[in-house]
Amino acid sequence: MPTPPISQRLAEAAVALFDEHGYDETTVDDIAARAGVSRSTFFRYYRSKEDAIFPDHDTLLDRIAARLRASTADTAIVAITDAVRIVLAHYVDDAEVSLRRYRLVRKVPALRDREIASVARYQRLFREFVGDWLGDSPDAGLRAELMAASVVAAHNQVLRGWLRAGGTYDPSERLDHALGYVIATFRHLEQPQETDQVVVATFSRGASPQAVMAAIRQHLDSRA
Amino acid sequence: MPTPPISQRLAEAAVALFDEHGYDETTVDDIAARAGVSRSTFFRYYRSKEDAIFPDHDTLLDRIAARLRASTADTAIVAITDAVRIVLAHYVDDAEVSLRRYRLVRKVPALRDREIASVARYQRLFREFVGDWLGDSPDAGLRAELMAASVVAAHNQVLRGWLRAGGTYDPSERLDHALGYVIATFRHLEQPQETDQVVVATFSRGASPQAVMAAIRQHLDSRA
DNA sequence: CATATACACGATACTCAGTATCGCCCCTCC
DNA sequence: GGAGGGGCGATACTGAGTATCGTGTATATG
Repeated sequence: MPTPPISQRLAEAAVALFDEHGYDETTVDDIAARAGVSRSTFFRYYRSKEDAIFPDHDTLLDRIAARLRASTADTAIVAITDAVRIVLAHYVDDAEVSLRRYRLVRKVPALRDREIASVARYQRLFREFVGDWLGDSPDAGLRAELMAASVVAAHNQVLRGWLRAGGTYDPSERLDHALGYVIATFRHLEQPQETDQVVVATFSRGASPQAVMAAIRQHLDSRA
Repeated sequence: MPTPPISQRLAEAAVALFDEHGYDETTVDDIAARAGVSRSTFFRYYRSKEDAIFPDHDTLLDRIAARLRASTADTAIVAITDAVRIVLAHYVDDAEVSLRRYRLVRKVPALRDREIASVARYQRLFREFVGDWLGDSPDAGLRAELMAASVVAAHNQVLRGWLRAGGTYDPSERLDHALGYVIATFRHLEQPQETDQVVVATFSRGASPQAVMAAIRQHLDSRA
């Protein structure tokens, strides 16, 4: 008989019990019992009770870091966009889990704080990457901080909207729109890109931000 | 004999013990004993062990909210600037306490998360205010999120720099500079475009004006 | 086949944060 | 002087998280 791995059984038991009886009312003993293991085993798989709900931030952070590290300053915008897309896709791919967790996190302050702390880790990652990218240009530290905060805020705004709507649509376009907004916001303050190419692009007044950004991105990609 | 109030004695005892023996190694009993009160009394004044280090976020949040609420949409930028100044001044005025707390928070993950969660409350406050201010204009939610995140990020960047430097200078100018950066960034985006077209062009840094003009003329010709 | 070894799990005991409750003492007001 | 209320101490309890030991099981090695 194919028994799922213990870590998964524990996570499912935790979510189920939190849903049924609430977070504070559920003890680690309850979770372990429901998963058919001992309390000791729970703490072997999860460092804390909260961890049973957030099992994947570490791996996701690793993936983001890898994507950013694989990029150079030239392709920074593409790398950031990709990285944020990876994060959002991670939520969307597991919509059911994301929604259940969202409902839970909204209710329990301890989990809310934990979620916020996790978000800060992403922001820090982006900040360090953008900081390296900007080098020692004037205000590099400030700009890195602002860009990282904006990118993360844009992602969170799109994600929260999607979660509040019950995960009923594909948020990709909204994410691209939001990221385009962020990039456009900072672009006018940045130095011109170093390039061997000359690109002149004109758009009609009614051109959507997506269209503009797509053209820019295509240009940046083509340089690699 | 003028004995300081119990809450203050507790806070001082907590900071002193955290400094001397570390956060995890200090129990609430130790803090209470050093302050000359019982453990019960400690929890009467502070909801948790962490609270003894962050005694003032609630009152500060109230002051910020009051300042923002006293403003209309017309004076929103001034209100936000003032509010952020109030927060920074609160740290600067108690430089010694701020610095000790900063050193402590950097070392203890639990305190770090708590600090981050507190920052999120400020960001939420700004977001709600900016959201009301923007009304139901297009992308109001996204823009409110981005502006709030940027304002808070700017403040934190300035504050962290000041703390890392040991609180040895007046960070007011740096804050104004950072806020000016944020405001300029968003003002640029808020202004409606007056031209019929949006032009996006990148050139190599050393491109001569002739080369630029030639490229543009070539593009324009090719459209005809 | 027998024994050694490594590992995963259970069991137990402990510390300490946080909660609840009771009783006492002192202060104030009637 | 008596009654009530609030601040404080004392006690007991729950539950998270840690440390440690024993035990069974599987794999390797003789």
